[in-house]
Amino acid sequence: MTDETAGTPASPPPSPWERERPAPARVAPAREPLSRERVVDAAFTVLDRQGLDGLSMRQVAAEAGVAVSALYAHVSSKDDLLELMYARLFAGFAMPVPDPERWREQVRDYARSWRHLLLAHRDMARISMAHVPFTAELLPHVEALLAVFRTAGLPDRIAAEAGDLISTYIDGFVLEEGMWRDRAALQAGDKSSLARPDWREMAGEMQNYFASLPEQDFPHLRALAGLMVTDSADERFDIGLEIILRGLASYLPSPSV
Amino acid sequence: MTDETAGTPASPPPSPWERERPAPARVAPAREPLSRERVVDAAFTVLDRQGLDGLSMRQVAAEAGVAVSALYAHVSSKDDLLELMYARLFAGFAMPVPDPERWREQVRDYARSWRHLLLAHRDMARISMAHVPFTAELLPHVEALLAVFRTAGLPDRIAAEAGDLISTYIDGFVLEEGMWRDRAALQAGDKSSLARPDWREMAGEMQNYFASLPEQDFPHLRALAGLMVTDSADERFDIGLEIILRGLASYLPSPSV
DNA sequence: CGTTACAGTGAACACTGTTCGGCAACTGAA
DNA sequence: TTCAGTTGCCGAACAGTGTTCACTGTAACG
Repeated sequence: MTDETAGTPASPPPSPWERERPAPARVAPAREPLSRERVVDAAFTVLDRQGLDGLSMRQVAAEAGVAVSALYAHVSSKDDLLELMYARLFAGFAMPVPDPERWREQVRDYARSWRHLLLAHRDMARISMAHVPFTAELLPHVEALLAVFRTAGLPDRIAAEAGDLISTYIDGFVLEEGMWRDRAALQAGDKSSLARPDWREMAGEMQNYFASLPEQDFPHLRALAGLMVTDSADERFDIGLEIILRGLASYLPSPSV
Repeated sequence: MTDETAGTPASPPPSPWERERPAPARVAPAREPLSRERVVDAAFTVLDRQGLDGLSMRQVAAEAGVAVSALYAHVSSKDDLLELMYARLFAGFAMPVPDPERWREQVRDYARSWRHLLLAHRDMARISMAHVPFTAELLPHVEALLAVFRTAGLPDRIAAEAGDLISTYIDGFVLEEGMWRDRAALQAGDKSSLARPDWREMAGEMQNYFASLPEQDFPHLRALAGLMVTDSADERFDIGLEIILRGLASYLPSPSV
């Protein structure tokens, strides 16, 4: 993400289905009262330590040094908490000002930044996947992406799908990344007390497995074993992204492969 | 999916991380003993009735007319059960014999069939998303897709990513579809006792919401409101798919837009 | 001092996945 | 026919989940 950014626009009115949250405390704080922010902070700490499956309200409460029921004064449910975590990811994620000449790089930058944001917290892609990005805080981002596509000259129908397509790709890719990592960690934890997930080892094991398949039934899988499972996820991510970008570019009036 | 199909090839040796399941009963059944098949059947019934969140081992047991603990004789965990459900979806899903002339239609057919399979059971996309498709039963499918891409003439690196890219797209798209449907159902259930999820109504509501956004901050979102939320998911699915296909085609030696 | 307001508590409820000791019915052998 | 032995299933239990609610203590105000 470069610095050619527009600040987040004024927030729109809430979506029709927006969840109503308990109103924030009205009086001056006694000491350091529990706030929505602090609950979300604690939730992120627990998430990074124990993963999404270990993220229970009890753990969050313990992390915040508070009773479970206290959480429900600032958050209406666990679902709501997850939504707040999802929304926070977007905070400070500035969107590009559309530049028709550089739309591909802008989309690439956007996608890469978003991926790294997802990678910054364990299991974050799973949380992201579970949310339609049409809540009020996120609409500016959808708008900005649309702006990039439309000013680039894409037909409306294509532009309307492009955002969804790319978001889905990013979320899905990072989700899968996380699953591989989890499996590697699990396997490493099994066979040795060294819990360090040895990624390369797992990749090698997978390649060996592919190479061991019967040549007759799986010629292509065998041939591409080295490419299917690689330790360079960055590269794979860029390739998939490039495929999508090329597809989008094919809809531009002037053919600029 | 047309009839130009190859039967499922011989099943490969199990992946390194394959879960070991309890061996099936060895003696002749007394009456109509509980089988792995019947457990999965019951699970699908519960899934369609109550959704993934309502799919508990207790419910499955009740549906099968059996105690909870009996399930664990045929399935090693709930995760294992979900994996079996996922694998069953692929059963009877025949793969195309690669035809370089028709690779686009073949991929299109494949994608559409897979989407409809996912739509056939509630929340199935969520289950699908949670699994890497590299378990032994599914490798033939990966191989078949790879075959289509490679015989079409795509470079290896591109072919290796293409399968993942398309799977991710399908799963993600259907997942989102399901989320909208759930929301529509929830909203309809809220405002009227008629639990029938009125899809068009929700789409209209969304469009109104987009149209109500301030013109200054959300010009593009307003302009494309009609295209972003449409009741014809089929059309949207095909558009996204076409974008990907065009991107892939751009890597072919002979430019055949 | 008394009153009110309220953030935070702890116990409870109805669930969840999973395990384990035991029971009943069937098998094959004596 | 009787006696193991095995197998399929059951009930109860354990530790955990999200959520609610009557309750406390403390702080500020009149």
